[in-house]
Amino acid sequence: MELHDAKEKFIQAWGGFGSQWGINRSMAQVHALLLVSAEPLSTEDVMQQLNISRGNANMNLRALIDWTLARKVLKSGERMEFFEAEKDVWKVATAIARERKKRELEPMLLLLSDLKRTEGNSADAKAFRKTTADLHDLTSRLDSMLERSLKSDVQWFLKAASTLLR
Amino acid sequence: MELHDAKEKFIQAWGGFGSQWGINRSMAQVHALLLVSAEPLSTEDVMQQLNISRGNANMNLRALIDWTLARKVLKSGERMEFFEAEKDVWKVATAIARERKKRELEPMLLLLSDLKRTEGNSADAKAFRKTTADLHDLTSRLDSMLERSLKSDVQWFLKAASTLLR
DNA sequence: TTTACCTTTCAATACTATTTGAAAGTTCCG
DNA sequence: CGGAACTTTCAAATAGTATTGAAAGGTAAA
Repeated sequence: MELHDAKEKFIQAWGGFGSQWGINRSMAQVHALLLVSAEPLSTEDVMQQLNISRGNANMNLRALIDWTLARKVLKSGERMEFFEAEKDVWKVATAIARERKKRELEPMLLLLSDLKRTEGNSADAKAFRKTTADLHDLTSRLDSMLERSLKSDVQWFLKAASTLLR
Repeated sequence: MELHDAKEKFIQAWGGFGSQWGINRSMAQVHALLLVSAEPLSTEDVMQQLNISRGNANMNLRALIDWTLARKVLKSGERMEFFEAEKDVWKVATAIARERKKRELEPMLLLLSDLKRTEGNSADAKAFRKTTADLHDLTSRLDSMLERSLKSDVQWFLKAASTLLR
C-alpha cells in the first residue's frame, strides 16, 4: 500500500474508533493525523489535510493538549504554533486510560457507594443493595487496578499480566 | 435514600454512562431497570417505567439479549414474554468486555497488521511503520490479555492482578 | 378459520452532537 | 500607538442518532 493512502486509511479508521469510544470523530482524526506526521503541524495544516474548519481544528487541538495526547511546539523564527502528538504508544494508552477513569469510573464509584446504603427491609430493597454493592466492588477493583498501573507503568503491567494469564 | 428514588437515580446514571460508552441511552436504561428489578418485567412494564415507546423497548430488549445481558423468561400460564437481567456482575463485565473486544479491538488489530507493512524508504514511511507497529503490539497485548481473562474468569483475573500490583 | 393478543418493523419525527465561519480577542513588531 | 498575524469563541447551521407509533407479522386458543 502506498504511504499516502495508508495514512488516509489510518486517519479514517482512528476517527471511527474514536466515535465508538465516546471521543469525537474530529478529535480522533486530528490525533491520528499528528500521530502519523513526522513533523509538527500548524492549525492551517490540520485544516487542509482533514478538510475541517479553523474553529474545529483549534478546538480539537486544544482538547488533545488537555488529554496530554499532543503538545505545542514553537519553531524559532516562526510566530505560528505547531503541534505534535505523543508518539510513545504506552504513554498514549496511559493518557487515555487516565482520562476515561476520571470521566467514567470515578463518578460511578461515588454514585454506587451512595446507593448501596439505600434503606429498607423489603426483598426488593435487599436485592437492590446487593446489586449496587456488587457493582461497587467490581468498579472499585477496576479502579484501583488502573490507578496502580497508571502510577507505575502500563507497559510493565501488561507484560506481567500476560505472563500471569499464560 | 428511599428505594424508589435510588432506583431512579441508578437508572438515570447508568443511562448517562451508557452514552459516554457508545451504548445507547435507552439500552443502558432498560438494562439498569432490569438490574434493579427483583422480578422479570414485561415489555409493557419497561415501557411504563421508563416512559418509552413500544418499539424502543422492544428493540433494546433484543439488543440486551444479543449482548447476553438479559434473558427471556416465560411464566407458565402467561402468554406474554418477560425479561430479566444477568445479575452476576462478573458475568456482566465479561459480556461487555467480550462485545467491545469484538467491535473495537479486533477490527483495529486487522487494520494495524495491514498498515504496518506499508512500503517505502522515506523517513516518513519509516516513522509511519514504527507508529503502526507499536500500536499493533500494544493492541495485540491487550487483546490476548482480554481473551485469556474472558476464557478463564474475570473475577479471578482482577483479584490476581490487584495482588500483582500491590 | 377466525379472533385476540403480542411482537417486530420502519418511515417519519424529534433530539443531540458536531461543525462552521465570521467576529472578537490576543500578541508581537515596527 | 497601529496594525498584521494568529488564536479563540460562540451562535447558527448541519449532520448524525435515537425514538415514536401505527401498521404488519406471528401465534395460540377457540
